[in-house]
Amino acid sequence: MQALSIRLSILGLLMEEDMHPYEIRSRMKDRFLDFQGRFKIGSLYYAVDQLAKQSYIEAVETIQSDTRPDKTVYRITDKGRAYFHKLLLDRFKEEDIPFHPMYIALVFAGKGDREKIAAILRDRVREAEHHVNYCYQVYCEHKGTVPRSVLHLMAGRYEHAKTELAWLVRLLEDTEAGRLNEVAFSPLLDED
Amino acid sequence: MQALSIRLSILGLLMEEDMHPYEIRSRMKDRFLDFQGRFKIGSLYYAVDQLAKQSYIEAVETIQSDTRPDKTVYRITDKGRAYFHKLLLDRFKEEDIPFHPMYIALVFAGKGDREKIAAILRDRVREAEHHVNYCYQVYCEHKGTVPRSVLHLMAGRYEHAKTELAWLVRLLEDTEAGRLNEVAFSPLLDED
DNA sequence: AAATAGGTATTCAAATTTGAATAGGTACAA
DNA sequence: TTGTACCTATTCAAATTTGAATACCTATTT
Repeated sequence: MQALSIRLSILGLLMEEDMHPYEIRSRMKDRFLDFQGRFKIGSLYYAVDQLAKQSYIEAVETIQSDTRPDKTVYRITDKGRAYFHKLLLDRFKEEDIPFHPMYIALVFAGKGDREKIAAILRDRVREAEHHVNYCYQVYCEHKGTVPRSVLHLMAGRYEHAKTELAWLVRLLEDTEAGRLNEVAFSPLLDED
Repeated sequence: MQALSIRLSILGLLMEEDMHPYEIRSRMKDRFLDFQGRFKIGSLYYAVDQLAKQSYIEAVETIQSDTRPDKTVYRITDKGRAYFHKLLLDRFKEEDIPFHPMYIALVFAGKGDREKIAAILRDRVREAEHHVNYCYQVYCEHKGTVPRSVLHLMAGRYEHAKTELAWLVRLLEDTEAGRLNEVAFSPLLDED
């Protein structure tokens, strides 16, 4: 359930202050809880409704306005606080199974047009380079101002971005050399 | 849409041979299209129905048996073959946005119990070590027998597993040392 | 011989996610 | 001042995913 991550985010933010869903959303952006718009706003409203139905949070106030939609402010309950602690440990337990969207494509790469694939990969390498720089910059900008746990998050993103870039570069080389369909082995990893 | 990856897998396999959904599923397992059961079988049947409705594939035969459920065998159409090529390039274009389930937890780590988190992380480090070994083994077992594009896939999994392990080890060290909530900076990356 | 686990094959209700629609506000440039 | 782009705030139908149910077969263990 991706839902559990949204739930944890909502409860974590409501532990700090009562809020309405739209504000939760904007706090999520500030607090590195919503990388690249991973959560759609609709899912957030859905998750808030579910949490309220199950009494992990409760509506405390409805702010009315003639010019804007009503806002419903929520507060976390004691039951919600206990649930937060359970979800927090659950997230630490959950295995990360990274699954690159390209892995599926690679299985069928032999059926595709070698030149078109190479052209796309050149763009991807360029993007990956930018992404590495971006992650490093985020890390640098925040060191000394965020808790170390959050810095680990940023360092992790940077390291993974570097790994991704190195992988893409090797893949592009082989694609350009027309080696993607060869079965005969020649070293690909340093370890060989 | 995660759906596009299932669709590409189904079409790719049907390009090679006519099949019924259950067999597509088992071929997916052999062909590295279904890492750690990422796709649930229900999603596969749904995707097959959709592809059929949109004439990318068509039912060619229903095999009846008194002892087992009927099997519907599907075949890819010309429209489906064109769609396959589009999806293939789309997969190469799609950005990989790895999002570790733990990233959310790290943001709220300060609210959790340091000892419980450390205990979980020790398990995660052990699992990650096994995962690195496993990925390396899969790579070694297949080099020389699978197309190089598939070997890249395996090499990528191995490299990311190593990155993950190194990250977890550093995170565990800081957790055990009680440094997770410190804001003052001390080097975390080699680059510093 | 009976129990247990696992493979074959599909279906369906319920939970969740997405994508677009709604509707006014504000800020800036042309 | 008119366009345009983005911010505030929520809702909802439609698409997708999940999880469990069904039902029978085969192989292995007790």
